[in-house]
Amino acid sequence: MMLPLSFYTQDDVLNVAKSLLGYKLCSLIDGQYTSGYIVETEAYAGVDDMASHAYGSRRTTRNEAMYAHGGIAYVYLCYGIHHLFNVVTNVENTPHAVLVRALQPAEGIDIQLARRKKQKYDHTLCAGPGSMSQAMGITKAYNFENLYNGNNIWIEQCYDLQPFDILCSPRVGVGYAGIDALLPYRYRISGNKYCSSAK
DNA sequence: CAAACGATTTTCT
DNA sequence: GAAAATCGTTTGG
Repeated sequence: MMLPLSFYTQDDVLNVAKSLLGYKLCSLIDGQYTSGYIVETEAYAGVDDMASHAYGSRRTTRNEAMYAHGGIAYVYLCYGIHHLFNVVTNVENTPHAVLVRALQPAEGIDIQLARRKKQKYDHTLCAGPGSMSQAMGITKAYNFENLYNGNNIWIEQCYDLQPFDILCSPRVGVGYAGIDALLPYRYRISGNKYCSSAK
């Protein structure tokens, strides 16, 4: 079933990031249904996290969605090329978010291949936040998208995957974040080959 | 208004 | 392993 608002508004963003592993991210975009199991996430813990866009209460047009209440999407363009999909958590004006970094493709794989302009299905189809968004059809047009009562993007609680261990490690690409770059806020399903490559 | 940069990916050597 | 691709956002003059 689709995750309810109460899941997203819970207080601990680290717990949300861990809980999302194994759940199914679904999109119905341009009339095309695709989905995949979430196998890798990163938590961004608001105003005290130097790696977060909201560090020091920084509030701009780009990161405005982080300040909304939990349960909506924060999508922004990175390196001019990649659309990165985040799940906003916690309550209004507490800018916590979870970056979805990789999926194990589930349904609509032919559609995902076409969006990625790939010929063959392999473990890289949804490995990495940019690739994952592209395969699911997610762009920054879906910034502020409602996820708990949404028509285009939503997440379903499910137990389709075998029981798994969670691997914690430092986040990717946040070397500028000083001491906070060392925080183990990246979570992966142990041994899952669909995860993005580590740095 | 100009300049620098980034929560990345792909390709080339 | 190194570097290019590529552009909206942010910052500084």
